[in-house]
Amino acid sequence: MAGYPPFAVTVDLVVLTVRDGELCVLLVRRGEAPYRGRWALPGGFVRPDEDLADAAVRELGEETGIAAAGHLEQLASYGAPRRDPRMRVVTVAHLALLPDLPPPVAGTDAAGAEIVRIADVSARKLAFDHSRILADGVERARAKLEYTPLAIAFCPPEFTIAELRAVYEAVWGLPLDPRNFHRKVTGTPGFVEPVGEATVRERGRPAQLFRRGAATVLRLPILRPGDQGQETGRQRR
Amino acid sequence: MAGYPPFAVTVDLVVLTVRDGELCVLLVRRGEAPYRGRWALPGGFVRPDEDLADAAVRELGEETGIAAAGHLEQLASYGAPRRDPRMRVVTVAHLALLPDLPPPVAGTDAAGAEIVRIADVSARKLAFDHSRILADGVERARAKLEYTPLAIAFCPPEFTIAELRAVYEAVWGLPLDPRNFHRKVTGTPGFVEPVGEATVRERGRPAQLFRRGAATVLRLPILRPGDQGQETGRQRR
DNA sequence: ATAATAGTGTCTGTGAGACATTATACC
DNA sequence: GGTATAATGTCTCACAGACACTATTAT
Repeated sequence: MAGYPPFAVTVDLVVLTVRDGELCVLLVRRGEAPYRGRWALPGGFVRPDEDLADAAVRELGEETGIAAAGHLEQLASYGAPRRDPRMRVVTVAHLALLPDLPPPVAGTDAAGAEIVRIADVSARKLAFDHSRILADGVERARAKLEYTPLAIAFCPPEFTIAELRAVYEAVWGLPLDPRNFHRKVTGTPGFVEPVGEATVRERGRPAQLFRRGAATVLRLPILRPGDQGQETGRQRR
Repeated sequence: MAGYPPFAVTVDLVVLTVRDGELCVLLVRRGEAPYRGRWALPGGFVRPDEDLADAAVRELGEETGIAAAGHLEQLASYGAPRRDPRMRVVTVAHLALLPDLPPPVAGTDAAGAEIVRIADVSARKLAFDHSRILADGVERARAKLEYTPLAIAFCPPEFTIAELRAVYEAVWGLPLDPRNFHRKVTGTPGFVEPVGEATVRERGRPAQLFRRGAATVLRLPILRPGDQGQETGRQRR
């Protein structure tokens, strides 16, 4: 056997949220070399006695002051030989979906933290291979909205159907029919549970409040209208 | 910053195939400590100048003599602090789907290699956390058959619809209606492409041969009949 | 002809997309 | 009443499931 080559292992976080109808990601400005001053995904080294998911939660808190609510899952690992100029680093990327956040606080290793619209990220060159990781995270989120109730992770504990629809529209960047959406969501068992209360709003009829249901997957997915696949010739009157 | 704790990084492989109508996995018998003599997933240490996917391909060849055809994708990473008694090891698990294989050859580090039916694996206690990794790989494969044409990875380059259906039935462990399946597969653009030739068989009408199409995802998934989700009350005449 | 496997056709209920109307609040 | 937002209803087509028949080979 070839022995045990030395590696460092990090976790990086794709933290997504919806703000003002736009899908956004949390970025930090690097305070140290390499890529000092560049924007990057939050993350850091895994500690010797720490599991990967625990490291992700810890780094999220340390670098941004966010207590992990919402959803956190492993995304993928990235370990190209020279992705970090210092040494051989394998990073285990995680995907976090959170309700709209208070402005993040720059942590120990970060010179700053900011929530940036996905559409605006391409203007910034992210450090390392973080552009690729971010793209993978966004695609994962978009895909998972189709067949899981994960969009609820972007919402506060109690939410309206219109708010949930706004999440889909923001993540997919597409308008959805409010009536069909309402029928689909309320008609899918386990997707949402009615709270019984209604919102108090400025204008218009108050909306019913819901909380998340017990389902973890959606039989009969919600399909993105203009999906990348071959068009099936469905009617478009 | 806390410095760079030393880790070892390995790749492990969940190699699935369909043999005699049963979903099977490739296991190796460990020839070295720890867990010497126990069955495990094939895998090994990532080399200093090697990307993760490259390591997976290399280990597959080294430990089993299999040249990677078919499909290979990253599954997930596992890094609990004491999952390997020797040292801190993070493993990046990969999922490989292959057509039925010639009997594997035990490689350098393995005392033996064997293709085992998934249903029979629970009788063997696998080394490390490999039972969990295997379960995750099987579930990934089962789920992906629904919304990708990945079942074709289990087939030789040219195959019949009945053979493809046998793959679904083996992986899901469920019978499928041959007529509805044929209609679905041939009616989904990009799923399969007709070769034009027909099989030469012992008995019965010869079957048309197909090869894989260009599609990578299936709009309108093939749903597992008795899925885990909430029943929708669909008619069952 | 018989057996065996391959492939096509029909019926029906459910679900999704397109679209209009009613309901409930505030001004 | 006017305005704004929430929620429900209707129609139609497509697709999936249940099911029966025809087609093509070998014996």
